[in-house]
Amino acid sequence: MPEINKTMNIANFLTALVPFDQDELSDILSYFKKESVAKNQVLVRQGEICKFLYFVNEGMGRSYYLNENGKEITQWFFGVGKFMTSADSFFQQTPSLYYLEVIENAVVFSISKTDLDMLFARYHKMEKLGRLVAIEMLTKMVHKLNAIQFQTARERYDYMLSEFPDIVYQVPLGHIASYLGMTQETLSRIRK
Amino acid sequence: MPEINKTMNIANFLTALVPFDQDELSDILSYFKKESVAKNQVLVRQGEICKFLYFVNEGMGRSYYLNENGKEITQWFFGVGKFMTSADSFFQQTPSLYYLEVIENAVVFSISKTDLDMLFARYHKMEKLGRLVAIEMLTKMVHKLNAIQFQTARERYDYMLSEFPDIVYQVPLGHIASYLGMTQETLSRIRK
DNA sequence: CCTATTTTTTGATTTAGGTCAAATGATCTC
DNA sequence: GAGATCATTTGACCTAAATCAAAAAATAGG
Repeated sequence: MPEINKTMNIANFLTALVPFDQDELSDILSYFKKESVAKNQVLVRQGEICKFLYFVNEGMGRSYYLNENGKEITQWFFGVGKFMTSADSFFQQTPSLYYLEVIENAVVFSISKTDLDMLFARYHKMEKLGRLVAIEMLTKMVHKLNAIQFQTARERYDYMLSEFPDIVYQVPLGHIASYLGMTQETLSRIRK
Repeated sequence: MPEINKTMNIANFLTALVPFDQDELSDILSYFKKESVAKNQVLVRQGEICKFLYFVNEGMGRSYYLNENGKEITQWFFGVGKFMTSADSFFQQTPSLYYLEVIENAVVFSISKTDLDMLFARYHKMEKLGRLVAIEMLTKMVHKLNAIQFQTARERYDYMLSEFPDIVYQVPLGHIASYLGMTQETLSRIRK
């Protein structure tokens, strides 16, 4: 089993992307609230407007929606050291297409849309951070899209292993299968 | 046939997103170079590093790649009033996964990575614009991913009509089919 | 216009992966 | 530690869309 980073410090994460000085950093961090979230807790429901952005310090989250047959379809996984939110709901303040839930006991740092917008306005560097994070998410999304659109079920599983090497040890098969756009049965057969 | 916006003014586009004042705007615009690009001209080749971001003032572009059988797979369309580039190549300065080409005679405004980064650093508002544009692209990408991953061929075509209502009148069937992850034959049958 | 080329449509056949159903294996609780 | 619940695997069958092939329609160039 591979080595897994169990926690990620938000201050280190932020300064690695943009060189905040100490005053800025402590001001920014003062708007993030540390929270413990129990496994299976739902942070945002489909149809609600997502009010918070979460930084995953420890644990794992996922977004999913219910399809026409009521089946849960995983849309994304959020591991340690990532920002987690229902992106278009949060940024555009529109009803969320997804549920957001924590799938392992987790520690997150949350910040409201209002506070984040205020920080974007207050600090040019924070705005830059927002841009860099958005572009990173965009890049990941493009990679997933390529995998889903043009690859066979087996190749898609390989993509998953490269993009999220740890995840296969941590989350139920069904969640991974729906993330990859295939059935649980197909994924089970592939893994053999 | 629906009414199509034939041109989009870049100054209007920018100020609609962020309220630049006149001085800022004219400084920013001075780094964009207006160019006419003939139909079928390739702006970026697969494997090259994409050095420019283009704003489509008039015409239409697309990105595509060659799959293992040498078939062109359309990855995205860029209509009037959109920024066009090979996103991860441009932003991360890595080899492009895609070709970028113009599929109708076009007028674009181009800006180099260097100049754009300089403008991001010079103007907080420009950084904000970058963030907003990245998030818009991300949102669109999420919508496409949902369509591709979970919908039937017919539903994907409907998604296309809603996202790019004009495109079907302007581009060859094969480009649209590969964008939607289906064969030309399937798309042809669907359209009937 | 009239050929040449490209694009779209139609038809026959194949196949990857889905669906449905049931068996096996893990975990969780009292 | 015996049921009960949940997760995974296996098997039989089916279907949406791919592939292969060729005809028809549209477009372009001399």
